[in-house]
Amino acid sequence: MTRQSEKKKPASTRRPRLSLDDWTDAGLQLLVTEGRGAVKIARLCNELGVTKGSFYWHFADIEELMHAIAARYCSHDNDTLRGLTSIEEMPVRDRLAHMGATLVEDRAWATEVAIRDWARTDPQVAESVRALDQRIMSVVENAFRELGFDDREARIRAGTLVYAGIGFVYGRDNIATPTVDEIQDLVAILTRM
Amino acid sequence: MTRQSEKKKPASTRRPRLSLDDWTDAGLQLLVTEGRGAVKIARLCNELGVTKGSFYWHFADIEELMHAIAARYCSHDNDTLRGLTSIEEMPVRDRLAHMGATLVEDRAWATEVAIRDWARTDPQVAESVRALDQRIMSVVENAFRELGFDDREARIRAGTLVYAGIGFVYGRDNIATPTVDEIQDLVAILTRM
DNA sequence: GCCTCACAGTACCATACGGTATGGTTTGGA
DNA sequence: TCCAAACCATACCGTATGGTACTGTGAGGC
Repeated sequence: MTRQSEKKKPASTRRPRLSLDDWTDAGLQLLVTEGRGAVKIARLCNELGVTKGSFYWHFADIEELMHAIAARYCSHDNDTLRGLTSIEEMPVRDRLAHMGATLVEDRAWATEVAIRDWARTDPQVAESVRALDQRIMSVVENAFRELGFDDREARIRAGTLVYAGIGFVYGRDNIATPTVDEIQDLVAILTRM
Repeated sequence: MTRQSEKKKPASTRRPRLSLDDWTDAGLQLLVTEGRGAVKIARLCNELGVTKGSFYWHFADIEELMHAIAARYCSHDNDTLRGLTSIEEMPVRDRLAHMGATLVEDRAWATEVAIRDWARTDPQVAESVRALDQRIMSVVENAFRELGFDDREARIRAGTLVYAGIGFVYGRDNIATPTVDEIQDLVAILTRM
């Protein structure tokens, strides 16, 4: 979240002049709060206080905006992705618990949900999401293998956790959110041989 | 699925005359295959081989169609709901395995996904989905309690399964689908005290 | 045989949206 | 100081979409 960072004139007149990132941010936010169907050029112009002349200066068309949004999701500004590589460097026994804690504590999962349902109608986005899921799966699966489980056992246990993670992102508004304690107990259950 | 049921003239001329259900079915199908954004009146008319005159005879506006679709999802034509009550009558030890098997074997989850992302932008639909999730959760939780787990343990284990179920519905295209065998092993792991 | 009503067709309107063309303004640098 | 590029406003177009009004049409009851 590097919103409106380096500005040449920090506090001058009323025209901040938009950058490509400003548009991408605004688009992503709309996508998150109101779904893919709400991402309209006119709407964004309103929100940003400019007109279409500005939009078409930065983007060739709407597709390009959507690509920019998708690109940001895939880039390593993406917290999920960044957290993942840092987790791989932790000792095995801490990894799962840490992932679970991150999952429950972070409240920014609305973005994840928005991107994922956008993926339903956009093959490219779908591919990105799939890559992420597989990445997560392999991290968790490796953890179980390092803990001494054979391939099949690792797959079962890892699949459970990963699917539960995905399910949590979607369903946390519908059923109770587990506490960090409860998650640790769950990890204990699944790592017991 | 009671598609084009009782008809006065089973096989006569080329004008079947549409019923309200025909429209609802077609709308639901579009919603499932191409998302909420694809449910347009003109599109439906094309698919059904009629014109808007027909649509506006059956529905006051587009909202009414969407309500009809939502209503159908909530009704007990809904397979998920129907299966749930029948599961509660099974012996405890079979319930979880049976639910898991249903989850993996049934390939009609596209409907579920479509409705769920529609729910993101429609409060009424969201409420229906939440009710369903809570219903499922309580069934699973009860099973664990009947198996002798205390409240906390039951909640942890049930939450895992339910969240994993939801996650599977969304993510089964991204990571490997578990086999029925593997699910039974998982249930064994989680029901072991 | 005629009337009615359920159902559908045709024509039309207003709006919203993506997109283009063009001209105006601001900013940094030679 | 002046230019050129970056940035934005205004006006306009074509199409898609929801919606309305009015006109058929065919089957069943009287």
